[in-house]
Amino acid sequence: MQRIMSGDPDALARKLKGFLPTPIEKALLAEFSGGKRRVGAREELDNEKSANVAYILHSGWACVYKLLPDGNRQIIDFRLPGDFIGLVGLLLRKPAFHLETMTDVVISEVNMARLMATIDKSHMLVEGLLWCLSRDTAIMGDHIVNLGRRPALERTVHLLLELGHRLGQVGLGNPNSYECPLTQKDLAEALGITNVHLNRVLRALRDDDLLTFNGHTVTLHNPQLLARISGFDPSILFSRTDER
Amino acid sequence: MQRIMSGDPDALARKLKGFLPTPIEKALLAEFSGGKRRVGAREELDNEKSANVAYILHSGWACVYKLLPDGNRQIIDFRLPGDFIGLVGLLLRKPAFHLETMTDVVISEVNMARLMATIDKSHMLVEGLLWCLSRDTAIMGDHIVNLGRRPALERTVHLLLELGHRLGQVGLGNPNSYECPLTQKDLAEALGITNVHLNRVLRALRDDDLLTFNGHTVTLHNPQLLARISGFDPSILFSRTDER
DNA sequence: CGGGTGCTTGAGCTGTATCAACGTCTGTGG
DNA sequence: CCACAGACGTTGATACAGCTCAAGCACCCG
Repeated sequence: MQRIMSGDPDALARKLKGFLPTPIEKALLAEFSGGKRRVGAREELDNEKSANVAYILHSGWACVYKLLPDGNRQIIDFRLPGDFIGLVGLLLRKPAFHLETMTDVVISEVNMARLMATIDKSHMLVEGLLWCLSRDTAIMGDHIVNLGRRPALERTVHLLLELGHRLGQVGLGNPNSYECPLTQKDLAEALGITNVHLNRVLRALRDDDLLTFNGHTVTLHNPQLLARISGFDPSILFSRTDER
Repeated sequence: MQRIMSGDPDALARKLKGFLPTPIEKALLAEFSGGKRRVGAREELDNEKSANVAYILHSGWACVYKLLPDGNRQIIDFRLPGDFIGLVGLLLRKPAFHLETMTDVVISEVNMARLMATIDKSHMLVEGLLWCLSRDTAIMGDHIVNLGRRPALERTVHLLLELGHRLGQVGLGNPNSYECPLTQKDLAEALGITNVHLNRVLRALRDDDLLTFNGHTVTLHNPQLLARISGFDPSILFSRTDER
């Protein structure tokens, strides 16, 4: 499976299809997504520049994180194909979070002028952009609930279900199995637990035949039960026009 | 101190002043904020409607939360005068979070048509709205770091510093002391700990002469030390045009 | 073949939860 | 004006989830 970094040829358009009623919007978005380039795995997306530029992630995985004085890091969100990266920093005009690729990726750049020029041309694209921002915020709300109120096992399951649904939405993987380039350390940094403890959690899940995470592939053996255990609700991930 | 619920007569305009270069924008925003009404303390902001309407909070406190199957709740963010409430639900067109007032409040309603009509008239207001959304997202990022990586004491301090700065920004309270209508239970629900444990944390802070929280007033006795302890950085709260 | 990176397991410790009781304040009705 | 109820805050005792430190294992790549 060397296709981890491949993605929908136009994942963002797919995600926003409800906001692209006419060929005009489609063309605007296509132009907006132009200028693609590759970046290698495990590279910082330039932090100095990030106050002036954001990215559209076309393929591959990235993450948004913060560093603590003691060197620990908290991953705030993983970014998947079709997601914006660093929009918050661009709109605040100061770097808000650190950004790093997890795999080789294909991205294109967005600056403020280009963003405003594009959304200026279409009401629907303004709404699409606002929808993207809001969805990211809703996802972060879920992460807050996850960290604040769920024990490690439920927390782990919840995040892995979320990632599966988000990937499915852009045509990568299916609900029960998907490619996942994360190490246990990465996952633990997102879950607010240690990699040692995550390892034990994963073993428990494997022993109970609920879920396996082998380093490249996540397989859900009993999605309904897992959803119930973790209280996962995919509805906020989808726009009202998505088929489900 | 009966003035907990009072606020800057126009907290939102104050927050967005960098985005209001001409009287035209000021007038648009003023019109946009019209139709104020009161709502009592500890009331749910109608959840059914929240897919179609958001609010501007003019005075008082509110909170955004999620409920878990076991009845526990996680408070995701407190909303202070000048903040939007429920924007995410409006833009996603489905209720994303529960909303509740903590005190008597004054709010005005915003619907999608009104929002789009207003931002249609001014580039700067689009940017202001995007800035508000991004700032809320940045705050939630801080909460994720707080919950994921900081022990209870640092976590508590961090949140109380954040609230102080946000209140100061709209003219309520000063950096070292502010009115706070929260119960220990409320705070604990935001911090992802139990009220019993929060109580012990608060006593430790009081015993060490760092901070007091008496149920109505938060007093920071050593703000610099507290900021260092908790790793608090206020910079993302402010727009580039704010005086600091 | 060797070294690195990530995974796995164990032993002991600690921060936070749970459960339970008691104290304190405030508003209300007799 | 007092008595009471209810909400909120405080404290103690005990349990356990998750952490730390440490060692060993397995795979991959040069």
